[in-house]
Amino acid sequence: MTQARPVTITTIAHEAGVSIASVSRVLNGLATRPATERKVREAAERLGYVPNHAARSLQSRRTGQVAFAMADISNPVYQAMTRQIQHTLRVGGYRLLLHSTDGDVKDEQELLDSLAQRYVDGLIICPIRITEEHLAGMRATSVPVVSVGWVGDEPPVDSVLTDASTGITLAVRHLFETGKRRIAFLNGPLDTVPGQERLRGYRTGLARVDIAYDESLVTTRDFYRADGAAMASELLGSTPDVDALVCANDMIAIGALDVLRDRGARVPEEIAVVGMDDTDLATMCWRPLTSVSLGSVEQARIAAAMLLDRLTADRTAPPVRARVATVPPQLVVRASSDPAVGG
Amino acid sequence: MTQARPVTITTIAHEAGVSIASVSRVLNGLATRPATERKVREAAERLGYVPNHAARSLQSRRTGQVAFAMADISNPVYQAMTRQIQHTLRVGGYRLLLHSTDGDVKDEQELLDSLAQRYVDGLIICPIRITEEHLAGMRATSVPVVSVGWVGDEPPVDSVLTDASTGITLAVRHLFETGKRRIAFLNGPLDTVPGQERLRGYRTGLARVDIAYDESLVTTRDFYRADGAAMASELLGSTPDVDALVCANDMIAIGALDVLRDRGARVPEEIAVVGMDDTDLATMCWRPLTSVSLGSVEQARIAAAMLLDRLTADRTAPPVRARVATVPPQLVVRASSDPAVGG
DNA sequence: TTGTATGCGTTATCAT
DNA sequence: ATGATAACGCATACAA
Repeated sequence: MTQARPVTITTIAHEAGVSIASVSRVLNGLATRPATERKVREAAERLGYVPNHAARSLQSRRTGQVAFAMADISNPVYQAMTRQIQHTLRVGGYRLLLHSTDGDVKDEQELLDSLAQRYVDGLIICPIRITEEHLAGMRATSVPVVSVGWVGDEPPVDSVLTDASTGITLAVRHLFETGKRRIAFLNGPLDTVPGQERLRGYRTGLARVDIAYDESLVTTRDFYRADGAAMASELLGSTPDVDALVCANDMIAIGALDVLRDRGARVPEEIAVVGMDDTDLATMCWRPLTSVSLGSVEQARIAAAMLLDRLTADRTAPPVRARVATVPPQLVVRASSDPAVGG
Repeated sequence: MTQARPVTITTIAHEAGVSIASVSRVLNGLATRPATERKVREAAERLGYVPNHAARSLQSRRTGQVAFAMADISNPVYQAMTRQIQHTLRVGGYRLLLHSTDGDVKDEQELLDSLAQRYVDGLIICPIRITEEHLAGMRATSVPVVSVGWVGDEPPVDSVLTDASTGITLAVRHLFETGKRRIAFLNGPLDTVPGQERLRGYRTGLARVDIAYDESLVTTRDFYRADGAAMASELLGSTPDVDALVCANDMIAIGALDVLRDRGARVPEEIAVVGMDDTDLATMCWRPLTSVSLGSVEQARIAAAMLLDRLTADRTAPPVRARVATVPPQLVVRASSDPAVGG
């Protein structure tokens, strides 16, 4: 195992008896005399030539890589999105770089800054908290950025949104129609984008069915399963007459179901549960979970496509303003809210 | 938004009135006169300098990136591993590149080959199918590779293993002790590494408790939930006296539980279910799932650490032979196999 | 069509 | 301590 010198186009040129320019041309499919092409290809094959990625990007100013940043890979929503993004990117010949920020603002900020190093050609980000620096950073990025989720009413970058308000409204109306009146809301942190959006959605939903907003029915913690359990316990203790739990995501809902199962509560007769994101979890858990689909996978698909579009866009063409795409929410009814539904 | 010329060390050198060599030295923390250092830092700050990643790797032959390749991100095992790997790598200052191969041999092969482009400094791979070319490719890689899972008795690369046989033996013994005698096995494809390993484990386990191997109790499909459901239906139809299902992973187990729930089977009294991998799913599903933990997260941690070690190893030091680490399996008993256990 | 020469942005090796 | 200069591997404008 001697430390062999890497094979470069110079090696090939030498071997084939041509110039490095010719080698480069052949390898890039430019016009060349058949004889030359043959010689080069043969030498390249024989030597097992592989282009050097760094050298190529230095010259071409492209890396063939795209980063996806989100709060936490262990959340099934992001997993599904990651999967979809990787799939779409692969078609465009891009590799995927994962970046899990743990919802840390500073980390996201650093990420945006580091983009200037150009180790990726573009970024898809699910912002969890938005600060002014954040927005400034997005406006000033050196590479195209696509945001999945709200980043201001005048988005500085392409973004793909969903209408959480409408989504939760669907859920609330559904619960109302099945006779529920004391509909609680288990939310994530209010200083996060999803947290705010979803609270607004909950209020809108209540208003639509003429139920007054009752502060004692709203509780806030983080987006994890344990938080869902804690919030559910708290609510059941403080407000025993709740008859429905709307949860800001499926993880929270699973946590709530944990508690309900422990207590032997009858779901949905006594208390109904609705999750959000409609992840795979919804069909696996104790009671199949009714969930508000925010079309995350579709959002991911669109985001990746938007980015690919930016990446392949003609650099000389006039710049295109930030675009916004929207994915409609959808309510998927299962047993946790409707006894008539099977699995 | 004019297409500004990027700020390079040349720009800084010019601005600070020093040579590019001095700039580079300051930026890399080498000895410099305080006055020079100050001038350079000031200029760099003012101009918003950011080093160019491609140029840096071209020169340094390092990318600061590591790839993780596995069959499918939507499998919770790989999610947990991904999370752990990213975590460990971050400490070493490396970024994570994800590569989901869908279990395709050709794709994995291409990946190994493409490593020669040096777009990453190393690779962690969970091989699903092993071919001769595969092994050859691993032996000949241009960058360090760590395998999570078996890659031959004379592993060509560092690898971290677990003892699936012992793991499944634990499960079988446990089932035997709770009175089960007709213990079926729901496996993944036999031409995969995990599929083979786990079948062997099942047979070993049976032998340990003196139960004869019965072919009609073994079924094989793929590793997904739908396959688990299909296999469970099949078994219940063909061999109604089964009283336990050992599943080759948690996804299969979930699928099996789907069927049992639909049929109103009493789990575990009538029929017990044991999964494998002990993923988060095990605590979420219909009946909390007893599962054989193969220590995947720990495996991932070790793999990442091993790789970091290779990456930071002294290149001039004598080469170290392939190392093998082993993580012990563990049985986590839950309600799906033991009525005495709560959640 | 082909070869020569230059640049991409860094780091590293020399002198000075 | 600092500056000129040569790599690193590839692509390309230009000359031949």
